[in-house]
Amino acid sequence: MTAHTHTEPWVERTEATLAAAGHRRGGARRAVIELLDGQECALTAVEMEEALRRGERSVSRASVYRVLEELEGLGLVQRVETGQAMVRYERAEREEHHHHLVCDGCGLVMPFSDRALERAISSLSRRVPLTVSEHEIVLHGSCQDCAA
Amino acid sequence: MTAHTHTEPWVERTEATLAAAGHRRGGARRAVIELLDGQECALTAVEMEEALRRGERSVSRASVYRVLEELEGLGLVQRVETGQAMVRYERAEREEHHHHLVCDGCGLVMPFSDRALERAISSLSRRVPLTVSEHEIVLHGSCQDCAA
DNA sequence: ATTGTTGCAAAGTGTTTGCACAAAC
DNA sequence: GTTTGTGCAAACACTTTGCAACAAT
Repeated sequence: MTAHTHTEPWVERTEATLAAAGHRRGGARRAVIELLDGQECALTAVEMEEALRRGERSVSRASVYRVLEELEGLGLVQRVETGQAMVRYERAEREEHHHHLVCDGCGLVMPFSDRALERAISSLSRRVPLTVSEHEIVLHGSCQDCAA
Repeated sequence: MTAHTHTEPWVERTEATLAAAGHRRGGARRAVIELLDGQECALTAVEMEEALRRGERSVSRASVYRVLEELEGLGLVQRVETGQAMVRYERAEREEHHHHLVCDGCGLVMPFSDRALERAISSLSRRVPLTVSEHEIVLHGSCQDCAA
């Protein structure tokens, strides 16, 4: 049921981390976790609620937000700011780190990754007056369809 | 009255662009423009309203938002997403391009710039399925005081 | 039985909008 | 005098929270 192809058991890491943090296993959280696991890129809370309602297990929006907040706090989910109205969320992977392209015309969000960019970031991170824990990069522009 | 040291007449470019777009000259917009011109880094709309109220010319929050929206649409102001509650805005410069460090502990926002990073970005921008017009980079972590 | 989890509805909060009046041209 | 700009208050939209019911341990 997991649509992505990478081999890391993110769901298992997530379940284990939650258990270690003393959480029980609820259906709503489980549904959100499985949905996130099947996504290739970031979703908004509203998109998740809709996808879940269309799917097997409806989850209230409040629960979606609560689960996301919890998972973000545990470092299992990553917040993505695309400059659009709503915040997006996606699995936090250790390998397979990616960033985002945003089409300002139609709102399309796509992942990308680039090793040279990561090297520049990590070199830079050492020279900056901040202990860097994360970084986020968003490229804005027009996708091929919008071609503005 | 402009606190920053660069030599580009951003205020003049802004006034000219607004005039060319058929705008009249209002006091509220003028005050916001001058405030932005004096800032080294991005502010939120609320911070701007407060600064203006303490200053010579109070401006309603609605006008702050309206002016920012207008200026952003004309490419004179740039939106900065720091992952904090509120969006920030700052002058859009052509040279002196910078990005942001955000302390997740205390909320401090600092500018930084790095030529190697910019090179990586522009090289990357050519190889991506998007006509890139802008990019935004935010490094998160702990500042020296928060030292988490 | 205890305690974490969930849904619903209500409350919050940053942002936008409607409208009347003031200001610029 | 006409049209744009502005302030105020109300409306909005996304997110969070209180609370009672529910489910996992």
